Amino acid sequence: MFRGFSSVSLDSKGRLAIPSRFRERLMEIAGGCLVQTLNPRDRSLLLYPLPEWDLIEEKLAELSDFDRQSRRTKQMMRGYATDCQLDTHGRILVPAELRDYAQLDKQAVILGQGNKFEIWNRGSWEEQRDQWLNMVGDEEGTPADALQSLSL
Amino acid sequence: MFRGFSSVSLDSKGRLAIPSRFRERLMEIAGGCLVQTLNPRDRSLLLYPLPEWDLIEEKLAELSDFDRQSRRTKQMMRGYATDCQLDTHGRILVPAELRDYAQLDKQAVILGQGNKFEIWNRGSWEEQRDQWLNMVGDEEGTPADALQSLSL
DNA sequence: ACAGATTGTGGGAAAAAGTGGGTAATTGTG
DNA sequence: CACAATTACCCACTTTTTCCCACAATCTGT
Repeated sequence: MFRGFSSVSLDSKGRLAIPSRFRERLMEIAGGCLVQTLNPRDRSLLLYPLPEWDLIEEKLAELSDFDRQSRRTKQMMRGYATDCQLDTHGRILVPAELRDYAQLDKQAVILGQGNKFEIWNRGSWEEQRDQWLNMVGDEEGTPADALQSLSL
Repeated sequence: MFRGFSSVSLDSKGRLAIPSRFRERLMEIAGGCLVQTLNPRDRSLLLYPLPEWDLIEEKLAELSDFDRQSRRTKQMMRGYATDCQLDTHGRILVPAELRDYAQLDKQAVILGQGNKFEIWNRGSWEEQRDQWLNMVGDEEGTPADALQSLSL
């Protein structure tokens, strides 16, 4: 599973270097073939190794077309899903459409998240993190049941 | 189980020497492979032997993606989880991001905490400790039920 | 107290990774 | 079919990381 944080930069052509510690793994399980799409929950991107994306696509296919939110999610994730390949230096090209959506500029961040990666604008990510810290730090708040019992 | 307190120092490259009494144990159970991440409750870091982290990751994976707080917690803990290895002198490298989070400078403290370690800035730790001592001494405080029944 | 062993600390150098840009190939469009 | 725009490939340079070695401090047993 993928985990961990990396600062990355997009160059003027929209290329983004995948941290080297993930590359070997990606070549193994996906031959360097990846799928990126937008993250419907946040203004960020999701990056899947191809086999993982296939699983996601199956799940999406099962979503009801009659529930409005499900339909939109399906539409967005599939609609923006873009194949890409690691180039010889372990970089991928992020299409302009997706860069816009996630407001990516030079400074970006890539996060390992289990079976996938998230790609954020650096500033947005830090904002998100600080919000979370405040939420967790706030002793008054009532953590969800699942969290209550989570022993780290 | 790990226990006990040690003063440690970070050098200019962000390396931190794990106290030698833990090393043999860490090599045994994890081959020197560790995972560090941020501690959501305090401005400190958590350091797990890899097998212990895997258990945590399983628990995290089960958290709902539909509860906001759970989702963020998962995102943050996984997102910042960083693999590291003991070097030939029993040191680990603490990434800049995590150093910043825990405000680590030269003087740090490492605490054995059962299945894991906590790493603190020395000053923050002393502050925390004093606060806690005051709180416990204050008989007016209402301890949680679990604490009530805890026989030391 | 002393000598040897272990642990802690720092830093230099080689290797790897990240970054940027020029040029050729491909694709899409008029 | 020709042109423009986008994408892929290649090369060169910079920065970061990793590996290794050397020395200082501390501990241990005699």
